[in-house]
Amino acid sequence: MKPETENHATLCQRLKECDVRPTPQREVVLKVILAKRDHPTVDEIFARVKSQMPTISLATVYNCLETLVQCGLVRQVNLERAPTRYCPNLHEHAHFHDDTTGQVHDIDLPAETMKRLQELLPPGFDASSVELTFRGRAADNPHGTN
Amino acid sequence: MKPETENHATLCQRLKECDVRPTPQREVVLKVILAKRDHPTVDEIFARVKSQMPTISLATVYNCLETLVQCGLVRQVNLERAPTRYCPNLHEHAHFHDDTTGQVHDIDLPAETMKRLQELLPPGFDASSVELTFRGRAADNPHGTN
DNA sequence: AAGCGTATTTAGAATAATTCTAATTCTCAC
DNA sequence: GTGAGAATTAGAATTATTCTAAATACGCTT
Repeated sequence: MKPETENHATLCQRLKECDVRPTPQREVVLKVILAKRDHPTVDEIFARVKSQMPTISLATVYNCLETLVQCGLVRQVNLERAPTRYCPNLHEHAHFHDDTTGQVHDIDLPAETMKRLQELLPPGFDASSVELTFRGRAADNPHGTN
Repeated sequence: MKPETENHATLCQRLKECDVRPTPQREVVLKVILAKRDHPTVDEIFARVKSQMPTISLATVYNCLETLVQCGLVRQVNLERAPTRYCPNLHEHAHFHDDTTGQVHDIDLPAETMKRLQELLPPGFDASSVELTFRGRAADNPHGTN
């Protein structure tokens, strides 16, 4: 139960298992992400990494992160790098991003569902909004929306 | 059932109900968002608005959108304007953004829940990933995470 | 161990989305 | 109509991210 102190061998192992070269840079980036589970931004990661490897460049941190995300060792929390979109549908609903077309479809959900999701929160959490987003492929014109 | 053709009076009405001045700019921005429910980006909104009001500025579109979102007439789809964050938790889980501290907490969810959400999708939709994000306030240190 | 081809890293420039600023214009209540 | 506050404008500034081209490191072959 101490993922914070992964050592060189373990980190290398993990990277190799994903068929990526275990470069020192990738290792350090992975290490700092595993060390503190606080969902750091790239800037924060860059700062932490630099304290261990002062010569690393920001571009490399971006590169490493991309690699780590691709091979599934790390997850991106704000998937959406694309510009903000707006939506006049005020009912509770989810969104479906079609990876193929880039379109965003509304998915109407049973009013209950959203409420039930809220109830899943542990005590101490009080949510004022819920966002549910799917990503994937949609049939050409799934439900006549256009 | 024709929200596409909201007229001047209706739009004004809607704005006034929210205690915002019904300026022509706000009216046009609202109109174009209601006209075509395709989750446009700011750029797209700007283009559509300009065709009706060529002198409007991009900054105004941003201002109007902020107002409309604040008063609940329009929703933002990619809430996250903040930088992308990274997370080493590979289990199915949701995220909770604490509005007060800006921190992001992992919320472990019953493995079933995520699966059940997928089943809510209408036929023709095939999701490869689901993202569930709560926003609100959390007790100081909800479950000892730090 | 030297050489080679490829992958990776690097610094800095470029881009894209958004926010800020300060001046001007508009609106509404009086 | 006037005046105070709100909204709009153009353009600069900021922020996050991606691109580019050159340098470097790596692992494989010999």
